Amino acid sequence: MRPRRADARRNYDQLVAAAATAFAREGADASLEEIARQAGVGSATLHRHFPSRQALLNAVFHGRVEALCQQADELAGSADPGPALTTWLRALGAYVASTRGLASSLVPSTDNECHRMIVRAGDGLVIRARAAGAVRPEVSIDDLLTLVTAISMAVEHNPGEGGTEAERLLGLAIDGIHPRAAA
Amino acid sequence: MRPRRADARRNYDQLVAAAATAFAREGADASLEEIARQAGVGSATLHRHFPSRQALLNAVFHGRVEALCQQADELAGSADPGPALTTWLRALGAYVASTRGLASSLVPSTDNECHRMIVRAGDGLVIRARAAGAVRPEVSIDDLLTLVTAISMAVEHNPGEGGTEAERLLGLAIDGIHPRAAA
DNA sequence: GCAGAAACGGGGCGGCCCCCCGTTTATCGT
DNA sequence: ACGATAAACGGGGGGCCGCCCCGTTTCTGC
Repeated sequence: MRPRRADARRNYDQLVAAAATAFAREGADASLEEIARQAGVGSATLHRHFPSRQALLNAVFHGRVEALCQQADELAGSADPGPALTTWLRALGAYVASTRGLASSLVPSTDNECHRMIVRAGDGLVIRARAAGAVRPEVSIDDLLTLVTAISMAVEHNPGEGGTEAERLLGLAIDGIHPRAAA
Repeated sequence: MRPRRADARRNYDQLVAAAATAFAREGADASLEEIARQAGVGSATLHRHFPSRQALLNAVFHGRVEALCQQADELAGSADPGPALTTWLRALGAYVASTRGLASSLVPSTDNECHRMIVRAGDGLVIRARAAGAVRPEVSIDDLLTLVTAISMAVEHNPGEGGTEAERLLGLAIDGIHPRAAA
């Protein structure tokens, strides 16, 4: 994935770094030209290394997604599949909501490696939770991931501090809006 | 709101009509220039009548939002505030998910009349449901509206038929992901 | 050190949003 | 009926963007 020539590798890394700060500051639809400018390369170089915005998002967030997957794998060994799933979901939601642009990197798409990774990791938790009777049979990892990303994106470009709001909304979606809290 | 001069009224109406089909086909981020072109007017005319994209969205969806508000008012007279709220929420979700671009017209914003209308109508249902103990005290109409629009937007630009998917996801958010279905 | 491959980036193209301002058109009072 | 005036129109330009062509520069393996 990373280029072989030294100068190309350097540009690649500078682009990813510039993109990381740009996405953090302006969201996933930051200007690609500005990212190239900040990285000190021509825009053509950016497009050569990253044919699509999605590819750049993947490169930026690959590491963080890997960490989330690892957390899922650890929780998969838990004795209580139900709480394991909800714990992971809340952690995922909190992290995604607090990391601008990450949500856009988790929506399904043809060349979206991050999405595939998360699905693969989370599916294990969902299957175990389902087998334990802790979630409804028709609930899939895609459903849950869609909920998490949808909530994050909705809160993302809203006023100021949306992190706590995202957590509350995800809590509603997990336990339902009715009072019989199963917390 | 609608202009006084006859030619201006005609252009206004043609713009709204063209915008309706454009939003339906391409979503809320359809090209404004293309809408003006389809309406047979210059782009300046579009921007004079509708200073922002939001203003155009409002004009297009005002009628449908009004209908949803009326439905809420009718349900507010129901004897069972809990089911009244969930019934309205599902109807809202189904309608928003099946009407491309509508979701974008319901996100909070400074000049968003549609959002205010829906909030006002839905708040009555939420207050009554809360008083009846049918929803948790901390749940607000803003929370619910955010969930509905977030789910709709997430499903909206996904592959093909997302309507049923949106209904299922909203069902999850209302009743929770756990099996103790309160239908 | 050199040849060839690999990478670079200036600059052009088309599209978009937004707005200025000279021109056209509807309206209203007479 | 018609002319004056205000209202509305829209071509076209500016700025920004994503994308890509292709002549030039730079690295690397022998």
